[in-house]
Amino acid sequence: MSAPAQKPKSDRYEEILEAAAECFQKQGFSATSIDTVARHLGSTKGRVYHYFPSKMDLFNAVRDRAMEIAFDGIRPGYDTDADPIERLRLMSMGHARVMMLRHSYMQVLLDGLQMQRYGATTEFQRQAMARHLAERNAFETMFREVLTLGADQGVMTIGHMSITLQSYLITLNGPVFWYRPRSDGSADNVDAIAHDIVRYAMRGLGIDDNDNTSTISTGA
Amino acid sequence: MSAPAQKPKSDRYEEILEAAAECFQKQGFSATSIDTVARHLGSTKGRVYHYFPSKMDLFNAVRDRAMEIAFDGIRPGYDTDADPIERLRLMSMGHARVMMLRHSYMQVLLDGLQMQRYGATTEFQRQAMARHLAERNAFETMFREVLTLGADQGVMTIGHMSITLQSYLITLNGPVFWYRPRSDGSADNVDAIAHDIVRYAMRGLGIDDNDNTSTISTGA
DNA sequence: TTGACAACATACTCGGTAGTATGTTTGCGT
DNA sequence: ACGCAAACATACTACCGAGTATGTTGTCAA
Repeated sequence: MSAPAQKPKSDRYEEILEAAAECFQKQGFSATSIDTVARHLGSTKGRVYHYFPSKMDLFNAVRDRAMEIAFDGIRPGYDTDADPIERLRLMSMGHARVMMLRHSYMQVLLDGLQMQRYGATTEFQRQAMARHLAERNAFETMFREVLTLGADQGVMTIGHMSITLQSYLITLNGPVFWYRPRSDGSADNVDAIAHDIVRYAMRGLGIDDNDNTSTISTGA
Repeated sequence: MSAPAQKPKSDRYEEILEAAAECFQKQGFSATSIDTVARHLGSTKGRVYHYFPSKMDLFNAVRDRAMEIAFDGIRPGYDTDADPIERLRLMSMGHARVMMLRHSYMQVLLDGLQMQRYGATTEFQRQAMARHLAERNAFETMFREVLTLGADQGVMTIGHMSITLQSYLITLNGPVFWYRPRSDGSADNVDAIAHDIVRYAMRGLGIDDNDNTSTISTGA
């Protein structure tokens, strides 16, 4: 009999992951206790520890999931058969959208990068960190490729690649720091904001569309 | 008799502030213990608690100092009697430089903004947070003013002011996330990096100098 | 029916940490 | 010389939080 193997590990697993993402996002790693996550689930520690052997493993799982989400956001654009500018635009829009729509996961992702700070204690943890840095690098490389293509074709102005790439990415990541999800999950505004951000970011590369309008609705 | 009132509160105070900034930067607020700061000073908790009544007060002091440093970085440019573009360039260069040269304080500053997350527990703490947000707002307003001037004069292209401002500032703040201070405190490279960042950021506003060179020395 | 296991909840241990209470030294005014 | 207070260090308390050990309930197969 074929088990319902569609769910990655069962819905419970997903529930905990989601709750953990929100807690880590709101309070950071250190300030978040397993009890906090459990309370957020309306349960107790037992349930969390039944699925995750340690707090660090839980965090790593959230981080890994966040990385998947980030990749999923840019891959359609990356795989598009188009010129570098259009590919970059699609990738950037996808990323900016994800930054807002999956806000919790994305903030945890950025926190996780800074978490070299917490010092990789165990050997296993060092491996997890190394793997994560490799993924982060792969993510950046996808953008770097398209930027290099654009520079070679003379359609993008890039000074120092490393600095420009970092500046470009941090601009797309910007919403993580100031965007707060709407109570009504309206995606329209998200698209408008993403559009503005991508336009600004791409102008930094010397790419300028003539669409100077902004469709952001300033609520009340 | 006039006491040596030059030192803000005595050198000891400054030492602790500096050590705390480095610890908070490396490990974040929650993961940093008072004992950690004390060990970093080669002393014990007693010394820290002699100058700061609580961990939160210590953090607030670091945060306030960081805010001062940030203001000092942009004020010369802001006060310059020049056109908006030149003022913005000076402000931006000053800010980008500070982001690298005072790396610890600046990272704590950004962490502190996200610290609404930790929930303002006491009434006093809520006031400190409110005051800090007001200062942050004043800081942003200095940039907003110059951007508005530039837009009015038609020398800057700004879509949605709020989004553009946030994108512009986060670009300048970028180094906080990837810059690591050199062992030799060489400032030359810092200037070159800042120059590249500011060029990218200002291009996003439609301001383009024709200086397409990058003088960053890629070590080894 | 029963045994066995998954899916938790409950009750603990134990190390770390904020904050406090209490020494101890040093310098300085008188 | 003496008192005294600043500037710490030391010792302690109280609590919280990660991890563990054990109990409880439902389900399902034989």
